[in-house]
Amino acid sequence: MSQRPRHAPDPARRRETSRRAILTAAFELAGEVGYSGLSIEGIAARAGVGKQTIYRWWPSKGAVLLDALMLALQGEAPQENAAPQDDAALPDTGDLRADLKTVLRATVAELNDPRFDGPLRALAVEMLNDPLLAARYAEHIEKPMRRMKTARLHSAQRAGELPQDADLGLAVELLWGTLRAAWLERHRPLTPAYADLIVDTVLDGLRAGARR
Amino acid sequence: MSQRPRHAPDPARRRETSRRAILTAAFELAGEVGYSGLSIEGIAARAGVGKQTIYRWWPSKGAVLLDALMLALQGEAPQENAAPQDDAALPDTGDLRADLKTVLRATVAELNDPRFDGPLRALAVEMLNDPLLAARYAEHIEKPMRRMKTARLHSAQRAGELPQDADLGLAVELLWGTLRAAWLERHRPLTPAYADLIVDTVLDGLRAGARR
Amino acid sequence: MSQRPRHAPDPARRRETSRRAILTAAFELAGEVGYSGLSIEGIAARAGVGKQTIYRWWPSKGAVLLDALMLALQGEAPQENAAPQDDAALPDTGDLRADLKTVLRATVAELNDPRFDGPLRALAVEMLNDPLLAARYAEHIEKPMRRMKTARLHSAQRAGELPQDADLGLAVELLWGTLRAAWLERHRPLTPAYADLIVDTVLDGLRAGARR
Amino acid sequence: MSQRPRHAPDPARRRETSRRAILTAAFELAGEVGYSGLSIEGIAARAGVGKQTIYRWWPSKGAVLLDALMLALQGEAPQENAAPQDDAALPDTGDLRADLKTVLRATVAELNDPRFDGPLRALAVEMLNDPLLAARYAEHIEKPMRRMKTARLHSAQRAGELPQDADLGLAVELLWGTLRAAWLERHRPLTPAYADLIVDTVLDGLRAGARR
DNA sequence: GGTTAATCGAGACGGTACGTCACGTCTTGTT
DNA sequence: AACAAGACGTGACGTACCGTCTCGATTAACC
Repeated sequence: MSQRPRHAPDPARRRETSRRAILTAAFELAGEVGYSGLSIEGIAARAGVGKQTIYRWWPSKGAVLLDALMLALQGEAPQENAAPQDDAALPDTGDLRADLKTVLRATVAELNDPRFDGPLRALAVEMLNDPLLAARYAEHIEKPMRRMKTARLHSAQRAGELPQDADLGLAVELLWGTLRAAWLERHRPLTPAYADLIVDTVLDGLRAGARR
Repeated sequence: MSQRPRHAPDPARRRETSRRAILTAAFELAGEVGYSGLSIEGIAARAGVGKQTIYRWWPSKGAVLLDALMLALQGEAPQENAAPQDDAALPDTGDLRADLKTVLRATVAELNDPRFDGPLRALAVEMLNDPLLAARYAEHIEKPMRRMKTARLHSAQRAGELPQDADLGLAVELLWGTLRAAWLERHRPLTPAYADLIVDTVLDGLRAGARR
Repeated sequence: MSQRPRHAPDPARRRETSRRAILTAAFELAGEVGYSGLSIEGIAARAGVGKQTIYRWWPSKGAVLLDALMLALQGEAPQENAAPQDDAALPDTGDLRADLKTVLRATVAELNDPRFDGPLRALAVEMLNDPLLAARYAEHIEKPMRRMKTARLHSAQRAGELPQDADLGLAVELLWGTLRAAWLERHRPLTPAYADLIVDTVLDGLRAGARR
Repeated sequence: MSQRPRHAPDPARRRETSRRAILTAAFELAGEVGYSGLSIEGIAARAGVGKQTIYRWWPSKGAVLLDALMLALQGEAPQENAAPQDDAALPDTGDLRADLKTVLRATVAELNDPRFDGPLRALAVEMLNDPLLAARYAEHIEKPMRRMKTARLHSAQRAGELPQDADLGLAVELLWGTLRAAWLERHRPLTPAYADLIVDTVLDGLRAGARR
């Protein structure tokens, strides 16, 4: 069931310093040279590490990048057995509209952070080519985040702020997905006002006479 | 005397058969081997063409792909001086909701077409790495399409189906962008029902008590 | 207090089973994969031994091979303090020509033995690249053999079968060296007749009218 | 019959400057770093050439080395259709003994030339591992040389200086082979006196009473 | 209709990165 | 302390494509 690849390396013998050096180098290089300029060879050189040490522990360039981002974002790479921040939750003041604006504005700020732009784009591109990487990302980042988001919407549903039959998954896609697409495809500058606009429009809809 | 600069090929002498062979090969290969397996050498070999013939007429692999897709979709690559289907328009029966569902269902059908999935994905990836290509795409495909979409929404606005102050650009992003993201990132199977759901949710919003 | 320098292993604690396994593996692998395919990693893996155990006791791949051959040939690897077969001698029937043919035919048989061909070639190649190994080989194999050969020739000299001023060293090179070169460079099939021919030609010379 | 490997490159398009640069670099590096330090990568770097350009035209490192030596020795690499110096011949003054000494002394001088020692050794080692290379060497160098040598001995045979039934091939091996072995395995310093000694001993034999 | 110049196919070239292999050193338990 | 195991930094391997650059051999426009 939990079948390992041939000659699986022993994680207990793994050298932590090399792991950190690799992830740091990958993160920095992704920011400096972008996705298309990122290479395993470059990461190994910058990290002062043999290429084999990368190939030993990661199945692909994208997997390195994912761990690098998780290290940079959360201060730690995903642990197989450790649930990542189960206690984290979105703010819940009782006012869904205000809370969503707060959160989407924070997302805007994060996506505008020049340190994360390069690595995040590189990871996004990698995931389009690599379903396994996308699955890993979904497992470790997408799913927990989506759970938090859905939880907040569900709370609003219970409070009567959202209809009982609302499709909360689609709501997440409309709110955050639209923001993410605007960032990824650069067709809009990301501003707090844009975040607010998304929230208002998604909550109120486009129907004539809708009041905000 | 009026000597052409060294690297300005003469379009009049261009060999049409080679052009078609290249675009066809690019389209087919993108479908067969995906983005990461697509190479200029592969296209040239499959097309029975010298590499230089590609480099002479296209600035990048992505540009070839774009033309290949336009040839496949519209039966013709973009002409610099020809306005692309100015007369095309979205259906306008007076019922915005129904018209949008019709159009989004058609989009679902197109994105589900296995012939287009590979090339479209490949182009999407290329555009993330190549702003010039993205600009070219925007110019020749995105903008005309967006104009059509916005025109339909504007018509609805005039008919009182949408509020005067609605942000039609955002509306387009919510409607089609969400669908495109679901396709590109594969987090939902694309079905007509999903298209309908998007239309309803975006038109009506998420507020409690929203009428559908 | 009387602390041993860090890298001076204690021969008393050496594990004999590992030593044998290493030498056996080296000998077999040299026969199977040839010189260019022979690797320390391969030897260690086949012997079920850590690489360090090889590096601890032998200075180079060639040194392992040398010991492996001595184990296979003489049943024992060279001991630093043990004189190697001092009592061994070439046959001395009083007929130099006959005795030399006997010995060279035996050499032919040994070189034709498929079990030894691979390892011997591998060792020969190693020695060309590694003067220290060549010296070690000379010390433990070449010199004792040469002493035996020279002794037999010297005996013939005393018996009047060879002139007093004959260069016995050169004689050894002409007799055995020519045979060895024919084997190593494969420019002749090694047959007993060839051995006889060498003996006759070297003893009699090429001059016209030479008696055989 | 004359089947080429898949996708055989077109010799007409070959760049002569690159060929020379590669052969020169290989020759120099073989002298500087020896066989074990010689690498395709090193040759390519020193020659300012892509590795593929080497792999395109030569099947192995040894083949490069062979051509490099032929360029250095004869001023030209082997041409498929050109017979290499058919007119060349060993001196023939009518005195075999003197002529052989002249030639072997010249060989001594060549083998002692520090420029050739490294490359020649490297080639010798390569040939032991690579029968195809050895065959190529035999074809282009060994055979022509051997023909010249045999011709001189045959001439002596006709002149009555050698017996009619002498094995001229073995004679060549005894004369030059012994010299070459002494050089390759370094068991003797190569001096003109040693050359003379070989000639005298091989011509006269070791028999008691042989007069010179 | 013959001339001529640009495009064409083909592919060699100097490079960069790939993913693998073995090197010799080192580190971590086990015997 | 030697051992089996194997991770590590290093560097060469042989391959795939990159984008540039020659080569004749077609073309196709212009004389």
